[in-house]
Amino acid sequence: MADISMEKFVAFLKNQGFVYQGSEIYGGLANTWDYGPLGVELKNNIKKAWWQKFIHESPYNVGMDSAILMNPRVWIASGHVGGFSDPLIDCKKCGTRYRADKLIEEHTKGEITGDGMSDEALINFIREKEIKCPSCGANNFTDIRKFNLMFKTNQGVIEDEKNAVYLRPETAQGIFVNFKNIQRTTRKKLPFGIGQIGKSFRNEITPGNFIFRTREFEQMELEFFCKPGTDLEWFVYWKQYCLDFLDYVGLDKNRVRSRDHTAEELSFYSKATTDIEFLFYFGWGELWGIADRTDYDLGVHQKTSQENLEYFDPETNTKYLPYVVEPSLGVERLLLSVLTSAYEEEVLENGETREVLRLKPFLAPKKVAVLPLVNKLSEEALQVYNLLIKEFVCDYDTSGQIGKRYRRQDANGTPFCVTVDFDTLEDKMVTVRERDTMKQTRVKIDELISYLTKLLK
RNA sequence: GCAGGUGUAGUUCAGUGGUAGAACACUAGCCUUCCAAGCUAGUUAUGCGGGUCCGAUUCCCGUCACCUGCUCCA
Repeated sequence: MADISMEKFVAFLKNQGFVYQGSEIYGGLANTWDYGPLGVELKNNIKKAWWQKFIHESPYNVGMDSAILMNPRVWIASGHVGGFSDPLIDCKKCGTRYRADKLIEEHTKGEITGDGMSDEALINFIREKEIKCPSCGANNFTDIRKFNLMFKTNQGVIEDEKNAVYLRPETAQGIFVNFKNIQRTTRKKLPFGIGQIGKSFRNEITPGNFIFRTREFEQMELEFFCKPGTDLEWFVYWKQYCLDFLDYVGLDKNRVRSRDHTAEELSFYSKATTDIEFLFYFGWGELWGIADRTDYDLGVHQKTSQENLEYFDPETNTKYLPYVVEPSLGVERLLLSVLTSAYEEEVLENGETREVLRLKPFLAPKKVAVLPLVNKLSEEALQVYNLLIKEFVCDYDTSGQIGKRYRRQDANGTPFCVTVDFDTLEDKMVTVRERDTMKQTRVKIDELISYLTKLLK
């Protein structure tokens, strides 16, 4: 396990072409990140792996792709429009920021929660009762300012409250509002799940920690619908399925832990929640949230939309709202976890160190690099490259000595290098060099594709 | 958003109120060279805007970005 600083790791990823700061030539834009040639390949491979395991290989699940812009009533129903904004105030003296309702709750030792109070009532209460700033003791607060975590924009060319729409803060709601459509058209019986990969947007008060928390991010969410009463069984099932997946993509086991939420931590609608956390270079952070959401989501949509969302159970001839188990994972967080786990500064026998990304071959941005031993062999090497490029994501590099080019590929995570040397001209064989073991094998060019295919499995 | 810190080549760092320097990296060429270390040549930087000054990368102000902490995290 490499123990390096976040800064050094970020610099490494930039240098290799994985992640750049967004809009860099304009001085950047806070917390936006762009994925370079290697980053986009890795990201796509990660999404492909999730889709493979959670949609294609699961007998229960189907996929979908819903619109980012949705009817604003969706967000009223889900509670995002109302409850997503927190009433925040700042102490004018020392500048510390508090949530007004939490301040009241603390002051009254929980007797008054502040939950149902209007903003005005909250600040008046604080001023009348002369609640003091816990940090400096002054009673001199700003008015309440709301931070709605949803990005707002306008549909149509005229800016008007009436045509305000929101960028979705999660992909889950797109699944819930399509539950009926999908159940009917797939004729799926419970239990079954619907998965989606897509961008979400949250105007976070405090983004940060590199790509860990950004305002624009991509989620891989599964909403698994089941009969009430079987939800906890499925909760356990999917939790294990998620842990197995993390092992499959190569996360360092020592950096993964799962943490069950305590009763106090649980959201009001959730029966059980587990966070799978990862030890990033900045500390432990949530990677995957698995929640038993009961029938809360379908319930609020049924109530708000006035559409009956009940499932007819042909086995019992009864109708009911299914319960939902939701494993929700961030693409960028998983990407960062995968890279963190794969990165190693290996000390070789001769005392040199090499930077190597031990990515699983199916995740590696490039599978094979073709390298002529010396420049004079480039014609022969290009023929090999043109042969392989139809089958694998390939790179071709002639610049610098062969050892340097191996190291470059190591740092890119490329699992295999194919080297063309002077013997190749005679025996039509090339050297296949493996990243992890640095083992070298002579292989006939005719058999190269099948040999590499076998290694990549 | 608040407080503190930091901004000089792709990266890591020097340095100066008077034309900015290195290492590594990168590019081209040479070399029958299998694990980054040869030779020759070359490209590239003071985040942005304003002020003081004859002159600012250096001092001051603002801004933007990053880091740490607070806060937040459906």
